[in-house]
Amino acid sequence: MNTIPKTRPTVSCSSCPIRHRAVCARCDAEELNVLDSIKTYRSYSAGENILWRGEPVSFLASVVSGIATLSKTLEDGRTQMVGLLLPSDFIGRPGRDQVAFDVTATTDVILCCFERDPFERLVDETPHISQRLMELALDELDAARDWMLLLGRKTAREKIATFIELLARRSNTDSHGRLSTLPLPMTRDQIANYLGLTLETVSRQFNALKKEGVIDFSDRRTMMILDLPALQDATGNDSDGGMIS
Amino acid sequence: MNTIPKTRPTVSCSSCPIRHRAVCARCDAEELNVLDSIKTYRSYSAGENILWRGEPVSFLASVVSGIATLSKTLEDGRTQMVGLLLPSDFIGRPGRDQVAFDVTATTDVILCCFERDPFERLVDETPHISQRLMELALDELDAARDWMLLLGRKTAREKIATFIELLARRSNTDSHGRLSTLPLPMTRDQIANYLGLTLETVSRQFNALKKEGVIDFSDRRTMMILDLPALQDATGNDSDGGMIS
DNA sequence: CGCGTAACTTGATTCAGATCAATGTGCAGT
DNA sequence: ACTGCACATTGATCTGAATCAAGTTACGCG
Repeated sequence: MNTIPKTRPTVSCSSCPIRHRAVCARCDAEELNVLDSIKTYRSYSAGENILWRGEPVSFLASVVSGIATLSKTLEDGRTQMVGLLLPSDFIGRPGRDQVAFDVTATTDVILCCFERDPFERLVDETPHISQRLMELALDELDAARDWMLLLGRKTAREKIATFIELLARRSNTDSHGRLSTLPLPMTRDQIANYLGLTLETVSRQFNALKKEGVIDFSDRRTMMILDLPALQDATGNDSDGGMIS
Repeated sequence: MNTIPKTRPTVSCSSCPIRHRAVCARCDAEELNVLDSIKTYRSYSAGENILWRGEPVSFLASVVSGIATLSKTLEDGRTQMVGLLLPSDFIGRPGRDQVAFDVTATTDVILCCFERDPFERLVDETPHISQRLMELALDELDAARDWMLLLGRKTAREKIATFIELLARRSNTDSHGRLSTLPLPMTRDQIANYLGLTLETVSRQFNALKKEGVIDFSDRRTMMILDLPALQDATGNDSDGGMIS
């Protein structure tokens, strides 16, 4: 559990899978050289903790692969996830050396870590990097606000449907032949913590949607969407993202 | 309701009440001159809508005085507030001319509005302004995440206690002699939308705390905190923000 | 000054989801 | 192949907050 994360050989920025979406999206060759010189890869295995709330951290990082979660916990153990980190998402912020939540690897995760001091210097000197950082932060803020609507006002069924639809949109991003297979990256318990539910309710709602023929499971961690319109209907979201007729 | 907001004479930046906290916090005299030349004050009265979701907006703005809310609504009318704007908070973001939520004046509000194009030019040329914008965005993100924990996991009582404590911290910021009076800036219904509750539950929880002697009302919109420790206890938050013993 | 309406309180009842409690399933390790 | 454990399902019951339904308060306005 509390093993020291493995450092592993880095891949050159120029052939990095998240090259075009991460904080470095608009860097030129020279800037990539600087990044190459201050970065380290670290890998964490599923379930491992990446950062503890309040602990000082000496690096900032991009997620290269895998999924991590941000979560907050009340004294008595109730926990709520407050963010999901997917490849290209960023951890940490300039000028603050602590995080206000726990960061945990949900699947195996590889991070591209930058030492704080040289990275902050680079940010200060490079407007488009700080712009990109700003865009990433504002996207997270939008996501957080959508999540607040879900947590505060949606029913269990709507929460589950929204979650499945979100996964579908984010995984096989491209060329989806509708019925494609969708791996669930988390346990029922983690999904419950994400949605502000209990694991039993998550299980029941999954099975209700299955009985209705909206989704099906080939395995407890792998589902198929059989009826996408019905699923979207169940999310409680606007029928179609604001088309003007 | 849908009156055109009144334009009103601006105050010079150098004597502005939010001068030291808003986006312009670190501007020098010359930069303030630029801002003075592109800004307009607009005022909105309590209850009035400032921006509609999806509507294109030609300005960005700082709240000078008053309180505004950001809210999202499901088709069937369930609504959830996703942010509270207090003096010095910022509305809008560079590079995006729509907002993803409704913005409403809760009390009378005065905004300091900047035309989009010249403002964005100024941001591009002035690193410390974009830094400040980033800080403001990240503070909002922190607040949004605290709110997610509240919405997803706290009980009605904890929500109400947290809300009162938040108000207390943000109003008489300075020199509070504990028993000071605390004006509620919103109706029960608006508080309910903020906390993911119904207005009846808000009313009941207020009265429960009153019966217990934790708070008292001199008027339905003005309360006193009689027992701050008990109130903090009821929030469900860490006893004391992470003191290391 | 009373009238009307919006804001609020209070009570009775319902219900979605939590909680408590078995039971089932499937993979990791020996 | 068997054991153990973490994960998941399913059922019974409970409960906190929503909903439904009257009242009450109080402020703006003719």
